[in-house]
Amino acid sequence: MPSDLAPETPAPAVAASRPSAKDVARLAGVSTATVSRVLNTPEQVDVHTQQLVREAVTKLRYVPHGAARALRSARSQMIGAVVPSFDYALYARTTSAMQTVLDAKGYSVVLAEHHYDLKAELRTTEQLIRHGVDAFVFVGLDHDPALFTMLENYGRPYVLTWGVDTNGRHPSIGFDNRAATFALTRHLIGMGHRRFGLLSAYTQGNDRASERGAGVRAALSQAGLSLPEDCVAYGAIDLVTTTAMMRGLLRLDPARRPTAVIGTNDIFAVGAMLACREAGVRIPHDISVTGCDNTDLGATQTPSLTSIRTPITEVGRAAAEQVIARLEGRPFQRSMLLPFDIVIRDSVGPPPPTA
Amino acid sequence: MPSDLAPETPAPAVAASRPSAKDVARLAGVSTATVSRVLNTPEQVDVHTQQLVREAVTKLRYVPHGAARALRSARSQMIGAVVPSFDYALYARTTSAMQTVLDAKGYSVVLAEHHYDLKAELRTTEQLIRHGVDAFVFVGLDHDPALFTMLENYGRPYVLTWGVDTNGRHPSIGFDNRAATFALTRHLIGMGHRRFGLLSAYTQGNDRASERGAGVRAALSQAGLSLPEDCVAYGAIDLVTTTAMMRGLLRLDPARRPTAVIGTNDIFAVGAMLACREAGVRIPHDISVTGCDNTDLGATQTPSLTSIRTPITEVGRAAAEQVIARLEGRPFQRSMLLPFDIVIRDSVGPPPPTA
DNA sequence: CTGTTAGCGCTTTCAA
DNA sequence: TTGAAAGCGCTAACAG
Repeated sequence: MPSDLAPETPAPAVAASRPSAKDVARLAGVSTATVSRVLNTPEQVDVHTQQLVREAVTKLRYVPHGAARALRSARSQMIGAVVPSFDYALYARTTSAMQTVLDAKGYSVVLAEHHYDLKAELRTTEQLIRHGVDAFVFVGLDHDPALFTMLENYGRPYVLTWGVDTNGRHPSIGFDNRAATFALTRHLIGMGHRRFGLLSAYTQGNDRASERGAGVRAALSQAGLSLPEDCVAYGAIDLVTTTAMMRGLLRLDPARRPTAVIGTNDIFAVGAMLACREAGVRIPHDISVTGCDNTDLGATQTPSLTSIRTPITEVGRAAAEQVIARLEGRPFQRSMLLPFDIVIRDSVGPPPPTA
Repeated sequence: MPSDLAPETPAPAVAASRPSAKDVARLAGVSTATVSRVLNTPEQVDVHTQQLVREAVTKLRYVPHGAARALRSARSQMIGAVVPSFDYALYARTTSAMQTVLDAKGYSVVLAEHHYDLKAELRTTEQLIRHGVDAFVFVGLDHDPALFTMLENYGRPYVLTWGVDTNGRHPSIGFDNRAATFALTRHLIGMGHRRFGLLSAYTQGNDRASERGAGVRAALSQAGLSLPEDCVAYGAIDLVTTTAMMRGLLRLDPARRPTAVIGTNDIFAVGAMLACREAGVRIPHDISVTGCDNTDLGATQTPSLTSIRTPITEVGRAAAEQVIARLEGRPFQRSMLLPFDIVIRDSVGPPPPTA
């Protein structure tokens, strides 16, 4: 039922003339330089003059022109947050936390998605730099090398998040993705599992996925277990795909089929649960399933999903604080490793006795 | 295990001098005006000159200075998308669709959350206007009246989404929230339900919630049914709250307790499911539950949640297209009403025979 | 088709 | 403590 309203020619779109610093200066009986000082470095201005200017500002509802300020002072008060995707609220919670901190300090957050495409990330970031964004927060450690060159060329500070750059080349705030899945895999091994499956995001340009996969492999090889190639599947992060990936694993010969399936995040794990549900495979009786990032999506499944609580809001807060410190020329902690917790729920149990 | 890395004093943060139009002009042997024309109105420039300029642009990796351009031309190529929240991927999917369209046309999307606070929305929007954002997309029809005054004062085009402004005062692209829950409620009545519960978002400043509630009430009163006040609960949109709300309904005298509970979105419905699960109340045998917006969260529950597929990505796409058309002075369709579908799944059934 | 010129609104020397 | 004046990088009006 699309509307039958007729198309409409555009309104004149004339920007009403907004008050300028000149208007404020005239009303307050001072120069525009003083108006600027009152707003930016009030300590340099006589209190009485300040009063006058502030009254004029309020009366005229004056708001400084951001572009003019950015042009002149080379600082826009805008922070870019460039994330893979807002689907499934994985990264959204990090940016939400960032925004809260930055808003309070008078910065605006410019959000952009790149849909797991590092070339798109590069292009988007260039766009944002051109628009005058002062500093950046990125997700993950894997990026196009040209990204860092560009940031350096334009003198834009940045922080990587959701991981910690162990060789210290880049400022980073995150957690140990490999240790997280390592610990979880050890838990499953401890329960008696010997045959594992791994459902992973594409690892190309996604260090969270590759590190998480590496954690699983490390724990298995430490226990003398192998991860057969046909028990591993890679795919996009959406439930349709992840469910199809698990269907593939379920087609394996029952004698070889994994008794425990690990997803590199909750979306893979929930996809696995859906595939099991439709195939009549019982969780955790027949197969145990685990995820990562502890989303509501996983926690509310039946059975509830065992996962890893990664400190994704803490990461956002800390990243925002680092960026502010750097822009304001204060000391800052370049790297931060935050802790995770394993959240054991009902989707894991011992392997079936027949296995 | 916070890192023990020592704090660090900031890097000099000197912005490397980027190439300007002057540099390009010199290299190409033309004036800066011609450089500008090649980039903005190439049809006014000789093809050979264009070639020269483009080569210089590429060689110097020249990117126009956004703030300078914005200052001079009063257009920044930035579109503001102001949404209530990115939690639960409700609005994120709309903005994601917008971004895809706008990116392709060379616009950047500036995203902001207001957490269901219309005063915060007003402040955020003012910030964005000050930063030179050209046009806006908002969610919902309810806003602070000062918002519209401000947009008009500054000559900023805008579109409202997720609803259609029936009196036509504002451009809007959305769907009929009231009709959606009306249809769903009729379906439940048709199955024999007579006692209903409603779990709603706060209706203050949230027309989606109030319209959806109104749709439920309209269908009930048309059928001669009432909705007792103690069968209605209002709360914030998060699972902890929505689960607690449902616990309240479950404490009612069984003879009065609703046999069907309608959530104004899937988060309320899933909260209801969680409360039922912990209380041993069977869905749909003892109570039927429905949601709205057809999220993965609801669709993957056990039993799967009956919901309403609202065209939230289509809305994003259409909003982006309207905004582009307006900024580029082309005709546009001011309002658009898009269709919804009811998605019947396993969370609804006839009321229990005892009721 | 192209160059010259003026100036968007602000901040920041420099002088007073 | 304040004002005058310059100019950030770009685009648009006007000439040629």
